[in-house]
Amino acid sequence: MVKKAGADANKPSISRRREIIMAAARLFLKKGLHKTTMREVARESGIVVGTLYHYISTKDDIITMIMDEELAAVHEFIRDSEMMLAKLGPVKTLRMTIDRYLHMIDISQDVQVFWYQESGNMLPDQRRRLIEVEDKLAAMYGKILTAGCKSGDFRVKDVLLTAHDIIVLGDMWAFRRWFIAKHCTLDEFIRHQTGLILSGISVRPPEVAAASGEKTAKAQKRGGDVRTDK
Amino acid sequence: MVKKAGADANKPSISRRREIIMAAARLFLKKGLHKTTMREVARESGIVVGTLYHYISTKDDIITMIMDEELAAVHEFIRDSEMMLAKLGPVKTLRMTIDRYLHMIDISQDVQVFWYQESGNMLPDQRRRLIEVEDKLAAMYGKILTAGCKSGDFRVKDVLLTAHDIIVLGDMWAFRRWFIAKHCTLDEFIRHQTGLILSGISVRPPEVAAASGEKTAKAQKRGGDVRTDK
Amino acid sequence: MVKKAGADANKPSISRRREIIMAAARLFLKKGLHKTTMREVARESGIVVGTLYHYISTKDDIITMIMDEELAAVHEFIRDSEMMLAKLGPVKTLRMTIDRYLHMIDISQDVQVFWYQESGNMLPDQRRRLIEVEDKLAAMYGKILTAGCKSGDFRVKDVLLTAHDIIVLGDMWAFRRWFIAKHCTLDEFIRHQTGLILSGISVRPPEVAAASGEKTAKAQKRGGDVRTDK
Amino acid sequence: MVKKAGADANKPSISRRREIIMAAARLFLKKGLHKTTMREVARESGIVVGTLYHYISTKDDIITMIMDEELAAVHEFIRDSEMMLAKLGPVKTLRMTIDRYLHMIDISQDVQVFWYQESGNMLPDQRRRLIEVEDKLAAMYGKILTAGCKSGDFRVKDVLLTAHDIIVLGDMWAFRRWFIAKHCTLDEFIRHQTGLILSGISVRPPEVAAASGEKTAKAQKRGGDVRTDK
DNA sequence: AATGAATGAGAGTTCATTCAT
DNA sequence: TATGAATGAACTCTCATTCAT
Repeated sequence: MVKKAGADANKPSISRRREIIMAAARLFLKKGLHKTTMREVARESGIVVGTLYHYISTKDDIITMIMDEELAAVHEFIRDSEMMLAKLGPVKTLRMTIDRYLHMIDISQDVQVFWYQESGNMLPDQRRRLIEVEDKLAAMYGKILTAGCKSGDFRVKDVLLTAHDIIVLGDMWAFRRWFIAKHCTLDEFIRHQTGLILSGISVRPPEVAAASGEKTAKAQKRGGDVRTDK
Repeated sequence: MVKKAGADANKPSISRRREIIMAAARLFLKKGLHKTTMREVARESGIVVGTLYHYISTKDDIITMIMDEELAAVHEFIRDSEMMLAKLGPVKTLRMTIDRYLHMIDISQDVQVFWYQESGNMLPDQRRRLIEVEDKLAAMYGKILTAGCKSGDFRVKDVLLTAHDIIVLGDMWAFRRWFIAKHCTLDEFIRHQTGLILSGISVRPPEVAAASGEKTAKAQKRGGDVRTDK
Repeated sequence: MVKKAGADANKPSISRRREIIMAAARLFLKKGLHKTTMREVARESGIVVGTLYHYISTKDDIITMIMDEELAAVHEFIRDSEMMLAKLGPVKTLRMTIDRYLHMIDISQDVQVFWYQESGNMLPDQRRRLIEVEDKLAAMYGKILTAGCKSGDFRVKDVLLTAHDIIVLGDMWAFRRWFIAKHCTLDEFIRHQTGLILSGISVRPPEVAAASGEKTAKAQKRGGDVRTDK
Repeated sequence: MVKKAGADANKPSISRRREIIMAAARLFLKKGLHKTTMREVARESGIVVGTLYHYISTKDDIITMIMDEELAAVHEFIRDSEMMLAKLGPVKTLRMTIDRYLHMIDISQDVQVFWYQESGNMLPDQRRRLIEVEDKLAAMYGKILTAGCKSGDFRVKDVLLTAHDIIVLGDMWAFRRWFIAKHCTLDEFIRHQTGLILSGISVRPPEVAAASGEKTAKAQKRGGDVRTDK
């Protein structure tokens, strides 16, 4: 009777639930929250509406469940970065955190956009949770920045605001993908944004270029070499 | 309820239309697109639903009309900045454009958020126009940056991406206002973001500015060195 | 535009509303509350479901409205009886009140049964109102009985309980009509119940027969003359 | 949950059935017929819905089964009373039957109310059976009354209607318990109602009894006169 | 006998839009 | 132009019942 293994036998098969969440997320992202009907969610899940309600209890419930998954991932992300900070120091940690953050966003692009777009249609509770996690994320970036200031690597006047800047410059990858996706690769994007951020906070900027894979700093010294989008 | 007798009494339908658009915009922003009913729009406009449809033809139509107003404003904004660029040069123009952009956003905060949140619920056509104007805005910032590169003031590798960065770092004032509004004033925000951007693109980096809000542009003319973008 | 005359123009045409209430009442009584669908109510009202909701706001709302009508009638009934008591004295008033009560029930038989049967499915508020009016009704009968005791006409130990007895012996006409309707006429029923009640409370019983239209008290003196139902 | 091992272990399905009926009855009474779901019935029975349907075939089926139990009890009650009539005569039998009836109702108050309230939601067949048993009950009371008339103890014009009066005055204990329960005890209620009934049918009226709860039947043997029924 | 996932018709309610007056 | 009643498709969610295991 045990479907997988472990302690998840009380609520009807977890895996089915996951399928529904994924299907719903897919539709929500493609069509928007309220233009997606529960019948569509059911069909996309390969079941009928009656069955659907065996696994979830409300449309809003689905959102909460999608959120649960996401927030768990973000929390883990935060935890990892804080551990990293203790081991590698602020400069390296900031670089790596930005890199990891962008890859995380890249993986769940749609979900990110979903939060941005549908937060207005969510229950107060859900909205609060969303803001909460953003606050924590910013706080984590803030810790890195503060550590960097103490170590003399960074000079940041407004730590929290800068933290939000970093987040937003990352989220762009998701919510401006209509432009960015056509414009550059993820790695190029990461390098560019990291450069912008570090140039804004670094006390000694040289290692910026060196660390970010820049081939020849020289070639770029000429102002003419401006990349124009195709 | 008062009909605003006067000015454009010859074309009352035009002013009526505006009233409706304004009322609708107010509601859309407060309650979201699909949670606002046409009856509510009518009531907020001081008319009944039947009359409402004499002035507009569809709910989507209203959105288009709201958009028309907005886009016109942005287009004017773009035109102004381009004229400014010709007169004042890239550095001054960039600073002023960022400042004006932020004030514009501050005035129409809700509208900005509205576009971000409801773009997913709009007609393809509407979405396309939205993207179009963003592209133009970015192109305008791109012109300033390119001009700055030519003049030797800026060093930017990816002009367009940087342009989008500037826009997004401005839009933050609207879509992260749950954090920023509690955190700093508009002027502080402008100074901070301008500093971040300039430190990322300036050939002679206003190091101090990025970190301290740059009191005097003069003092920064000396910042030791080398800013490598990215 | 005024449909009837008077002060009822704010809410959509009152008369239409009444039609819906009546149609709904008819169906509720025939099929039960929850077996009657709103679509049926609409059809019975000669409109479609969308239109139905112009006039009412909830299924429960209909019940409340049916109740409003009924309770208003009962309250008026109570008021009238109390005025009567002041003018005609307890004995005559009791007789006439019972008579009037039974005629009232006869007119709204179905509604009476409806209250008995569906009170369990009502909102707490509605149930409370129902009990409230029953309490008032009982209090009114209680006043008559008390007055009769003071005047020496009645001898009643438990006034309130007797009041409820009177009410229930009247309501029977509605909720046992599957038997009574086949068994006797309303007038016969009234005479019988009035007799039962008066015999239980009267100090001097003689006028009972005299007043209730009994042809010959004599004829009944023989125990053999028992009416057996067909 | 415990299967009650023992007694009828050979026909466990019978006992299971009973458990289900009892559980269903409990829920139907507490929440109403249509607000009780089969899932709830299953849970209350300690089984799952699939298993439930091994023992019963329909929701309506359960009602029928509850009814079977009830009606059997009433039939036994009727039989007992008829035997009593043969032995003790009409006056004593009537008193005792009323007393026993009230105690029976007191025990199964909820069930009584259930029949009153949900009869409208039952299948025609079920409703017919309900009426049938009421008819039999009335017939039984009728026999007592008729016997009393023959013996010269009672004088009743309309036997059947009076029988129904007696039943209804008893049922009150259940369906008006929102008032009566707060008002008096069961014994007080029985005494009061018995008094009312007897005063309405006795040839030598227990006048005192009706008003005072009749301490001694003896003292009343003299009450002056003439009770005319009706 | 036991399970509980699956079913799908149908419930109440909403709302953009139309149209007769 | 102004009105607001009328429309009906579509929505979310429920539940008695079935059926494969």
